[in-house]
Amino acid sequence: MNTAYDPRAFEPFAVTVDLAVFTVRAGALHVLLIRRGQEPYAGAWALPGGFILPRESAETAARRELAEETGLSPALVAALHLEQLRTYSEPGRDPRMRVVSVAFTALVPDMPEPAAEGGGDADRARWVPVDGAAGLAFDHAVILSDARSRVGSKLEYTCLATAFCPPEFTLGELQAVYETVWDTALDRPNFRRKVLATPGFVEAVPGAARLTGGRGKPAALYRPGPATVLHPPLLRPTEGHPR
Amino acid sequence: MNTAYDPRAFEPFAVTVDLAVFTVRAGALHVLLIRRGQEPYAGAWALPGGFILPRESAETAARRELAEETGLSPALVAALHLEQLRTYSEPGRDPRMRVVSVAFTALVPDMPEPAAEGGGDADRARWVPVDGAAGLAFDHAVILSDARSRVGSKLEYTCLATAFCPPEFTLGELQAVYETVWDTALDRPNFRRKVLATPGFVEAVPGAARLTGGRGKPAALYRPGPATVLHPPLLRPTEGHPR
DNA sequence: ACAAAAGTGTTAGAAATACACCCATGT
DNA sequence: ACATGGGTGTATTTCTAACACTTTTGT
Repeated sequence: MNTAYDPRAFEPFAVTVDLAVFTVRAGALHVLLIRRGQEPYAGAWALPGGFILPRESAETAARRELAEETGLSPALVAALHLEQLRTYSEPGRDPRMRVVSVAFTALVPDMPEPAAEGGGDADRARWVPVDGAAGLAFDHAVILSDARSRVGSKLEYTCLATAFCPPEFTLGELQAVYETVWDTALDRPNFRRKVLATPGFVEAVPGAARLTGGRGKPAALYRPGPATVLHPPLLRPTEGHPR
Repeated sequence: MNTAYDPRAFEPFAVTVDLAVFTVRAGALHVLLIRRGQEPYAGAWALPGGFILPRESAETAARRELAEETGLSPALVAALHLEQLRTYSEPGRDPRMRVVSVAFTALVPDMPEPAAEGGGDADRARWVPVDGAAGLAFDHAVILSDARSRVGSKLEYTCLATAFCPPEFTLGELQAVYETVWDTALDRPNFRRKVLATPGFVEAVPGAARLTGGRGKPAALYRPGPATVLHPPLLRPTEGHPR
């Protein structure tokens, strides 16, 4: 950034955002995909995204695109957990021109409707199980794969799992998030102790309880606490890591 | 990325890379800075970086800029640990025009000469202790601070510390890396056990030993091993994290 | 002999793990 | 009654933390 330059001397770069929006539904990790309406990759599934406008930051653009393409309420979009993943800049990743894309990961609780109607391109948006997502446009399969593994490791050492849960949730639901994302079973008593022993991870909602699945004992409700990091971390059981 | 567009309909974005290159020298974490020769921020210190060329990826650009601005040998630059940090895209971060910058973090062993001569802008490059780096150009203070904390946490759960060491190093040198970056003292026997107990973190160089600082018993030499993640992690002592 | 740095051993406490068991609710 | 899921207790093993001690070099 210290060399003399004339903006016009450089071929223009288009700068976009792409979003990997995850949710946990029905025991499987789902990602929000949009069916492309035009070439290239017309008819293929792609991550939602779009151009960064001249006066907005990448994060602002990401939230705007997400609201436009899903019809989610602005309040909800403003509140959800959004985090930069990384930037994809390989020449040729878009056949039309040079496109540099800042990718984001977002985590949302399970919505009543997959992609609400509303304006914009919402009608082409769908929740798709990540394991069933194949043949994505551009390099979106790579982005999705990077995002997925990042989410997996973030659950280990941050309190992010609550972002997948509704405002008030049971410890069973929280554990289901971990088990779904990691695809492992966890010991319930130990999970519970670990979570409760981490100050600020969750806060009990006094007195409240909820029937879960109609069956069984009603479960106590919790809210996300103020903590953001999990210390010590909650390591997934021997997942490939040789001990 | 699914809306119809004409490349020319969008104000051009300049896309650059910025590098936070760290090394450990004389018990302090240092960062490579360049003194700017022109406005804006003429005379101020800045992170090395520059424009991404039309046919290169951000990572390729980062390595090229690093070689150009420091005069480091291409082989060394090709081998060093380089990793995307994040992308900075706030409008107004460069007063001249819209500049989106992909920031990288690089770790290098302590060089004999700070910034070797060679061609390019190397004469304006200097190693500066990170704690003494103030008044950086643009938003580089933010980038540097983000990079610094990322390096700190990466030492906890990856084998990255060896990237600060020469090809063969003693466990004392490795421990000094941790102590310098974290700014804490570590118990030597426990550190040593932890490192040796992690398979693939370091490999003993058979028979080799080196006098360290002229005094004391010669230390055994080690090479970086094949492992990349540290499992279980090597947590820094209660660094702000309430237990 | 002494200082300095590497390297080994030991022990008390904390944490993770693997269970067995009890509680409240719907069918 | 019993299946289902929430919640508690406890013993075992493993890891961490702290520190005492030995070894090998230079001065």
